[in-house]
Amino acid sequence: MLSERQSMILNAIVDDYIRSAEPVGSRSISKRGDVAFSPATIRNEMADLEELGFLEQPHTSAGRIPSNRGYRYYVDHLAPLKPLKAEDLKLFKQLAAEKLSAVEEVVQHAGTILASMTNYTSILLGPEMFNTSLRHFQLLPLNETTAVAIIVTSTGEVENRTVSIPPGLSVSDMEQTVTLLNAKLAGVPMHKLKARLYSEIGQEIQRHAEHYEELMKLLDDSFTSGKDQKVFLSGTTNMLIQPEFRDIGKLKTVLDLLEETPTLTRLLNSDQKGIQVKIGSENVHQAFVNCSLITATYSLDGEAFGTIGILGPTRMEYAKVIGTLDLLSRAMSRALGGRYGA
Amino acid sequence: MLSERQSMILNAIVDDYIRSAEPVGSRSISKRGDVAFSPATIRNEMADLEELGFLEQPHTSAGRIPSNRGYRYYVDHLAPLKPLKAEDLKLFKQLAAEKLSAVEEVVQHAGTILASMTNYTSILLGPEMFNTSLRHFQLLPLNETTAVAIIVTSTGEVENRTVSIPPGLSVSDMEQTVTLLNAKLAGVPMHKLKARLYSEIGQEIQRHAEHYEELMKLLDDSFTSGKDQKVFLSGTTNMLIQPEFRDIGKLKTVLDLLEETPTLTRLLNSDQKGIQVKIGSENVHQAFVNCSLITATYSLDGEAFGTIGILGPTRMEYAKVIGTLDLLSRAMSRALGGRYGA
DNA sequence: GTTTAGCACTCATTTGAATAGAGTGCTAAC
DNA sequence: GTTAGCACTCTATTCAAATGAGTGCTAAAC
Repeated sequence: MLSERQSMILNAIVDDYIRSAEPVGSRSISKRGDVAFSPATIRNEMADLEELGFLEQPHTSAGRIPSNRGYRYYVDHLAPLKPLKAEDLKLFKQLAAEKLSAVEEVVQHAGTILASMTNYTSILLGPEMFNTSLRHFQLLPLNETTAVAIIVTSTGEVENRTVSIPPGLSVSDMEQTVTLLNAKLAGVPMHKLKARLYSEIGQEIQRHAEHYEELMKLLDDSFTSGKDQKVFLSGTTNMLIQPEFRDIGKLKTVLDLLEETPTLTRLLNSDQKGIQVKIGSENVHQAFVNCSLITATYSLDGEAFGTIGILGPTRMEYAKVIGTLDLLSRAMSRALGGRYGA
Repeated sequence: MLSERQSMILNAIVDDYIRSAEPVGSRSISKRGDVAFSPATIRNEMADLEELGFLEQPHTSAGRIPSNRGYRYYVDHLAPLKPLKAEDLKLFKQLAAEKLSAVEEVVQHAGTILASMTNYTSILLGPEMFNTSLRHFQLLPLNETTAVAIIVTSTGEVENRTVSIPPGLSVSDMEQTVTLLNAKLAGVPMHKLKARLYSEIGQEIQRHAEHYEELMKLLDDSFTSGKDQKVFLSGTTNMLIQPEFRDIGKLKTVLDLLEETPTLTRLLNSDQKGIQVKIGSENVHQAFVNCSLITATYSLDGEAFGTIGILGPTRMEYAKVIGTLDLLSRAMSRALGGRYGA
């Protein structure tokens, strides 16, 4: 689609612009050395590239900046995968070695590393429990009217919620029911719990216990996952130092969105595994028009999946970020996967 | 200490400056109506107030702005406690009525309300478990080497951490131990758990079980509270709209600090109950010299205590914020205290 | 003695014009 | 096909002048 020379020039412009955040002129490219043509020639090519939609010109007498399309071409065809620095690799190894017991700590830590290595904002989603299964269920009465329902998953995650006990329900009924549930539901995938509850357990309970309806209501409540996927942010203030967000208005739009965890969850979740790059207006959300979002997925014992992402200005160090995310997502899967001997 | 008239003038200046963020001149005060003197008279008093350290002058030909000391006097002697707007009161009632089951949800929600009502940044600390007691303890093996330790407190909070099982420890030993612990430790305050473990339970375990040391290590791990007090932030972007943080550098210092949860916990925690106001340099942390931090405490069933706070520029609507925090902290104590009938 | 009008003075901010400089597009020559 | 040269465009910088808000002081009025 683009000639060899056009590619080279586009590459040079994107590279320069990512470094400097200033429109790139024909002269400075000519001087770089890797494109050995005179400014005039380069100017001609630049005019063509602009016509094709890969470049933009802020005003007549300024250099060119890449358009979204230009970045896209750069990412798809040009961006050289930079090998990471040795010190960065060491951080990854540490992460894998640390054997942090709690999953949340691993994710949190990974987010911090990511933000400090890239100088952008990292957004991480805790593991999606969809694929995990039930390990243990328990109801612990606190007083006459309330109890804590505790659910432990096959990956060792613990979820709890407070439920109210229907008046008149006997303790023994409750205990019996819990025993029954553990016998019947252990190993059942989390997303099938409710269905099983109604299809199999229902009748059984009805035979043994009084207060059938109230009890079912209680159990239904218990199995209603209250928590959304947890969101971890790090390096949000890195946005401040980006010249494109000198404008407080734009900055606020983005930072405001970062406070909306449900929206973030939605934006980061995708069924696709692996690395994904969303450039500028490719992002569905209006607030991200000046941003690029790069995401990768990690897995937890091969069952639960989570997402790690980097948000930065469209003028982002794609090569570096993509490389980092790729390695880190693998490192995380390794750190989280090896937790249970097998 | 200050004459009637000086107080009036100081009050007027602080009021005006809080509204406008611009140095206040003698003329504009004279025109306000509540201080019926000519600009010249007011100028004389202002010069005195400056000499006393209550006012500052950015430069010779500008009006005056309050110094930290000026704000302090305003807060201690002048700030009129504004009654809240009816619509705000309604929000509080809603919070109390909602009966959100999880404590975290209540705290989170309160933070959101606080930030949106005040247009500042809210910082909330989840309940400090210091005063709660153990309700239930459980060890749930995940495989041969790891187990989940689950601790439920008297207020219904659930904590869990992953621990490793010492090789060779029999399942029955473990079960026996857990039963013993529940019998002996139920109702013991959380902060005394470890002491009791060593003083009372130790020998008992030594009699019954093998692997004494490993087992004690496991239990010690289980009782080591991993989580810090949880921090909830809301409205951090409200900092952006404050003119004093037009300077990105200052802004970044503050926002960076807001990402450091351990520091925040330290800054907000104090043994004192009730409302506290820290103005400008009264804050220990360097990053907060241009800020004021107002905090209040809430309680959870009278046992656990947490903190809610508002961070804003020193030029802050003290009256409104103090009033709001006072009411909200009560509303939270009510919402969280009434959870268990009795 | 207290208050106030009047006035000279200070200093940050605004305004506008001139200038500099970076970069382009086009034409003609190589 | 490539490049040197040049006129042209447009932003950013600089600098001086004007503006205006506000003060401090003095002397008069109350």
